Amino acid sequence: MRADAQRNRDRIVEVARDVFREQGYDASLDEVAKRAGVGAGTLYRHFPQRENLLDAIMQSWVDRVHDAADKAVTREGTPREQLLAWFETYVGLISVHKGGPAKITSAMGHEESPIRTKCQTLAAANDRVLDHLREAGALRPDVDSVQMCRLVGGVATVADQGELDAAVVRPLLEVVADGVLAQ
Amino acid sequence: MRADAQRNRDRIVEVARDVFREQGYDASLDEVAKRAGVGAGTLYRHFPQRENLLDAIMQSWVDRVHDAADKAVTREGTPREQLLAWFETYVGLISVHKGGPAKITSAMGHEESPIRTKCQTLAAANDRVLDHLREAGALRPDVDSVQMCRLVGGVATVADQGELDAAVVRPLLEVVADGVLAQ
DNA sequence: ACCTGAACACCGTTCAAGT
DNA sequence: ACCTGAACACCGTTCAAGT
Repeated sequence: MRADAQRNRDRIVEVARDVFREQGYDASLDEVAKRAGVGAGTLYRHFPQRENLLDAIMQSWVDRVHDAADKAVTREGTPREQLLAWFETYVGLISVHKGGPAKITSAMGHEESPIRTKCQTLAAANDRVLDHLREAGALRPDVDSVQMCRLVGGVATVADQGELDAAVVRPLLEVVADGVLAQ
Repeated sequence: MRADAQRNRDRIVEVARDVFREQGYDASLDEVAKRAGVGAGTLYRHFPQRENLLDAIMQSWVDRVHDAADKAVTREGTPREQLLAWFETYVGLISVHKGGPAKITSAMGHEESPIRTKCQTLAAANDRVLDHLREAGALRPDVDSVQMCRLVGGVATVADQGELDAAVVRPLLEVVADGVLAQ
């Protein structure tokens, strides 16, 4: 890739991150192009679909996802407390901008999605936490990470779109946690 | 209301129901106006916001919601089976058109929403089922109907946007059910 | 090889003119 | 009192012309 093209690409991603955080995932791409100082065509050349841009934005925090799963696993407390702490972390991870939870969660398990690798990273992180709890015998044997992502992602989506605050979201996550813990 | 105005309103609602079912909640309102044979201004006069139109569309099935809750309560089977059957009914009720689950669920508990009365109807139906199970001692004491609507609505939203089929949705509803049943 | 930005399409929303 | 539909704004997307 030519140097100027690379520089343009980087600026678009950087700016898009800010714009999406300010205005949500449905923000105008024209605005992104303008702020990045490039023509609309340049944005479309690099990112033919909006989801390609989302994928690029998510690139930077992929490492944090692994770290977060590590922390959740080494945390003090009962399995229930560990699981709940992880759920809240997960909700935070996918709720960086408005509209994010819905887009990410609905792409879960879809092989054709431009953000599939990011979804796989999220599922892998969930798997890591679930495996840890499974070893401790605290978990139902029949739950998998994609289900987990859909359940917690569903709660995150509702929280995002209904603008619920953490105190209201917490009991919803508790229900999900109790549903997947060994009874 | 003048007779021709009433007739126009009725036609708009009738047409919108079809268009939303075909194309989802984000369908063009211009299309609705055209099919209804009215000018765009007429549509906006009757329904200043898109949600006002959704409210009008939902009017017709409010009775069905009560009936569905009645049926769920008198159904044969264990509390878990009753609850699951109700969840599936509920998901079906709010998933009449694409984009519906998200809109309805995120309006839950919002006093200012144009569809608040419909949300209250849904919450009341949920309450009916929950009360029945509570009497049987099958339910955790601390769950309420709005939480229920948000949890099951979250699953319905993910299913709607991720185009999941019933076989994939079922285990998600089971987790929610197990989370709210007495353990 | 890449970029620009005008051009087109589509849709939401308003409002002056009409009945 | 209500309706029409042209007009405007905004945004996504493409592509001919330029470097």
